[in-house]
Amino acid sequence: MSDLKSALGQAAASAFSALGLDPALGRVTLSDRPDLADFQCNGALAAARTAKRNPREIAAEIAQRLGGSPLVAAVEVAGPGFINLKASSTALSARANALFADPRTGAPMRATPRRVLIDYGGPNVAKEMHVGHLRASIIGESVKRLHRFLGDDTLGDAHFGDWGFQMGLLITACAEADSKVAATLEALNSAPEPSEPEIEAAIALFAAHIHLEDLDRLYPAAAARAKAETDYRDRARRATAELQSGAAGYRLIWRHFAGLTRAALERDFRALGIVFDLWRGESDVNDLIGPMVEELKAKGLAFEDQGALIIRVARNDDKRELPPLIVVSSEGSAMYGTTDLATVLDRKRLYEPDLVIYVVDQRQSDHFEQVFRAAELAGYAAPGQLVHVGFGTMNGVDGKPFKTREGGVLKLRDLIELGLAKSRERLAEAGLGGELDPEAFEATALKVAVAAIKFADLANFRGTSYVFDLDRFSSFEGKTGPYLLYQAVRIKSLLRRAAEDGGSLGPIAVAEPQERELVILLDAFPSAVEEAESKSAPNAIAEHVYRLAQAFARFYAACPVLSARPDERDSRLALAALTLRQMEIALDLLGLEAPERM
RNA sequence: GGCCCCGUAGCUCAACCGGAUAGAGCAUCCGCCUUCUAAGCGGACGGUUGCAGGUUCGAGUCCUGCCGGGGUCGCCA
Repeated sequence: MSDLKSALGQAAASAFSALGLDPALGRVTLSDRPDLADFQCNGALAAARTAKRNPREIAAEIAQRLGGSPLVAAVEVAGPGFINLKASSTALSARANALFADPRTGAPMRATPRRVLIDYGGPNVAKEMHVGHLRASIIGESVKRLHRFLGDDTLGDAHFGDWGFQMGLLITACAEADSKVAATLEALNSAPEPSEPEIEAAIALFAAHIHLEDLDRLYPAAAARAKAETDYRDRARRATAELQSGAAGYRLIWRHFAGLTRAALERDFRALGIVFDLWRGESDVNDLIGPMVEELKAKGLAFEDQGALIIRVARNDDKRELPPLIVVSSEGSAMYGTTDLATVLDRKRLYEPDLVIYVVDQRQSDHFEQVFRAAELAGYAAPGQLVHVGFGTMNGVDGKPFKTREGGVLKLRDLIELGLAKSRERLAEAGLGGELDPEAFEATALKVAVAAIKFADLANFRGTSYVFDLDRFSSFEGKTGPYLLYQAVRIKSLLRRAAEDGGSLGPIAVAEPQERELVILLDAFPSAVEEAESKSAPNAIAEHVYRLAQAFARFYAACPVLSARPDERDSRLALAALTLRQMEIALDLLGLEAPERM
């Protein structure tokens, strides 16, 4: 099944072909001038140059050939050679009925599915998520859903930051803060082989003494202190090294940290509709690093330079000077890039992905370029198999990364809580407090709040940085998430009433201008999906669903449904049901869900 | 300093391979609830697309230079 735009494009392509011109010129797009036409083709203008002919002349000949198509109600040449097309009502109606019959409402499906792994979110042990994590999480989630929807075999990996110096810091801080914890760690680390009861006792002690709040409190203080005091920093480094070489006590407390944090993180992620298939941690590739480094050395890729082990990744045709990837620092420790390289290897072995997409801050593009090139040199990945999808930063009004008025970071949980409070208030105003039971009320409030937060971000192109404005993230009017949900809810309400009145769905007969506009937008869904996929840009979906919601709102205002005569009513009901289905698919691609009422 | 990204309405952002009159939302102002949810709809106001050149029949989009902002440039992640 082809969308109307493509069908018109094909008709135009064969018209160009018949004139001995490149069929690619027949590309048809939505009209820039909706007052004049539904669609347009600009091919005659481009053709004029190569064919050395008057563009209007070419356009007229194309137009004449297109005029005979049953898809076209009117065709005319305008300006320097634009071909303006008005779709026939029968074509629009037929298209609407075809979309109605299609569970995917026209969306394409990949011919040859691939296995795609999406690396996103990037939460860390003991670091509570703040608004900066929002982009990575929701853009990544949307990119994942998009691939899954297209039929790819998709894996979302949180890529848990559970290893490295930060762990040593935490251990040091916890030991210092609690003498019982310190003693337990000491005893376990020095014991040649701790017994089961000893281990169980330690686990119980950690559980009783170290809570999430302790980590939140201790970690920032420890990090600050390590910067200021070399002695403290060295202690933390020693702890890190001992943990990595397997000290029993450190391993146990580290497990406790990770478990504690992960449970809290998963709660926050779930609230935002984000679910990972994998929680592979940086620790999982720890054992791969040693052999990998040996292999890299044996292959002659890694060699010593200024005391460190490096891989040169610069190329002759590089415009910029790309520094080498440092595999082992001069102090003998593995680096960020080492872990990432080992992760490439790990994923290759476990999942054999055709494509790995890293949804990570744009500022790390050089880092990923280094890692990807090193991975290619080592034979761990083919060119193009690893892709960095970067995103811009969330800035404050000063143009610097966002900070609260107190200078700290805004916790993600606080943002959600803020949105929830506003959402509850608004729902109560609408009188839903009495209609819904408390649980349904809360669930609805969460859907609305999450829609506000996520849409405010996803509506922006991922690559550009933007100014974080709290009001925008908790606004329910205009181009917002709640507006989208609201239109969906109106349709649900309409369909409920219709079911009571015995209305049935379809067939669709397009007549009114608002109906035409709605169907033309419904027809544009495949293009939006393709654009979003090719650019890994969820804002294309966001833009589409917003325009669709607007088109529905206009239709709703202009075209009575339930009070219309039966054939008209059933047509409009089907059109509304179709709109709802496409909206819900698109919302789901963004990670949003419409409630039943709001 | 080298390299990369950005500069669009008062504010926040869009703009499909270079196409017509550069679009939304917010804010401001004016209308619309005896009909399906007004979290809505219609209308008005608002622009030298940072500046200067160039390529082109045609430039927000491509090229050069300049100005302004951000990022990054070997042992943090």
